[in-house]
Amino acid sequence: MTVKSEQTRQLVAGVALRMFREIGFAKTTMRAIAAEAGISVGNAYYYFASKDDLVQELYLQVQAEHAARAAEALKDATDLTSRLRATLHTGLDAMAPYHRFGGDFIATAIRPTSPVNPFAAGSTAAREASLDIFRTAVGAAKPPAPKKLRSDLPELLWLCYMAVTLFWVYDNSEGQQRTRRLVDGAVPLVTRGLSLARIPGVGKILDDFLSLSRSIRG
Amino acid sequence: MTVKSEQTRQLVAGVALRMFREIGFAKTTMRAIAAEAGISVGNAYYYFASKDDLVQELYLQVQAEHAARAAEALKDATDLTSRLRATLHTGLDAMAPYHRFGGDFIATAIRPTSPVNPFAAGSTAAREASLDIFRTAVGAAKPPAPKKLRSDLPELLWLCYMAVTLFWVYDNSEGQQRTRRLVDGAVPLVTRGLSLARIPGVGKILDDFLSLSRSIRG
DNA sequence: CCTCAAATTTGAACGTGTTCAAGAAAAGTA
DNA sequence: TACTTTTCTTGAACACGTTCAAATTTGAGG
Repeated sequence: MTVKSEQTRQLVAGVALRMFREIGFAKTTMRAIAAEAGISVGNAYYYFASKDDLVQELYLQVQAEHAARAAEALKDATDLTSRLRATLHTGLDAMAPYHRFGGDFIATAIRPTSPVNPFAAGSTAAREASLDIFRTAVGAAKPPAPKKLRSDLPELLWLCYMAVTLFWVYDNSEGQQRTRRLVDGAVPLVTRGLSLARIPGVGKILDDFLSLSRSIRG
Repeated sequence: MTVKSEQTRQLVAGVALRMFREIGFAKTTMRAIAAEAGISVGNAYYYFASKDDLVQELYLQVQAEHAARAAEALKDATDLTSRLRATLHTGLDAMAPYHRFGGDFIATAIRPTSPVNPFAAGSTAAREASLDIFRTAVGAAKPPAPKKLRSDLPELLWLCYMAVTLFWVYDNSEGQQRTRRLVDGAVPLVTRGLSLARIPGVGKILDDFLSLSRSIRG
């Protein structure tokens, strides 16, 4: 029964994500999704345990889109600066269609108890996939990143990516160009500033951030 | 009729905040608040337009508590580092009773459309009061902060305070000691790093953050 | 083809935040 | 005091996310 079942699942996810884009998160009620998909409310819940789970689905699809775009863009970027810039910009590209829904998305995702929280166990798959993009960006860079940082850098950059996302949600400039400018301006500073991590105090702070980020995942 | 009216308002706010502390945000339903206060649901809504507005009330009270504690602690702190540290620690002290409720609080507050959003117009009073604490911390510091930064520094530090709050929400270490350590570690770095703002690139990034933060307030 | 257990689907029901027409109480006016 | 206006209070009602017992459909084994 996997075929029909998977069809229904895809139908619900497809309808929901389209409605998220077109009419926003609040107006996309579970009843509206069910009606649009031609099924009952309870049936939608058979496939997605909560409305948050549909956000999780969105998170997965956006992340897959990001991975595809990043892989393409990283082909002709060798130094860390341009690789990082390409990674962040393609990430913004992938999120773009959902910008109007960003506030609700982040409100859902930031709650520590939410399955959608990018630090939580329920998001392990999506987070690891997202982290892999940064691992690739850092790992294949020439010249290579400083040895001392190499293992933690992808994770730190991923945290920066989360911060950029937060900035992006609040950015109402046309096409979120302000976030683009922030990325363009901040990336060279970050890559040039990597040497700062050698300062003992800075390193300790970074360690704190990393271990907190890890401990949240429980 | 201002007296009785104000009494009722205080009653609702008091009951709500106590219930937030004692049983958490989700279990503190509007019906439960009304029942506990001995009034009708609609009457609670006469004084607070939404449950979020009660969170706003909490924000105001926490901020007042912060102001009081900071004023006391800043009495015997002269250099910027210790003044900043005192300001951040007293902020954490004021929030402490509500830590278990932090996730819900931040999920409410981070939504750009929420009246509780610390960047939004509805929070102007609370935000300005909070900013004033940082203005005092910076303004009376000896030796004084670099001229170039003096006008923007309180706002930047307030943004750091928001970031620390975010960290604190996710911090489940005993008594949130990890956040305390973060503050102790990060503050000297920040004060020592102030000279970095002279680097043109860094200055531009900071400007971007500030103007975004300002533009959100509409 | 028939049987039956598992997978899928239904729709009514619950508790939630919120709204609102209606009424009660207080304050203002004479 | 008697009337009017404003402020305050009520409780039923709405749409929402979510749950669940029951009904239906499906596929495997005979």
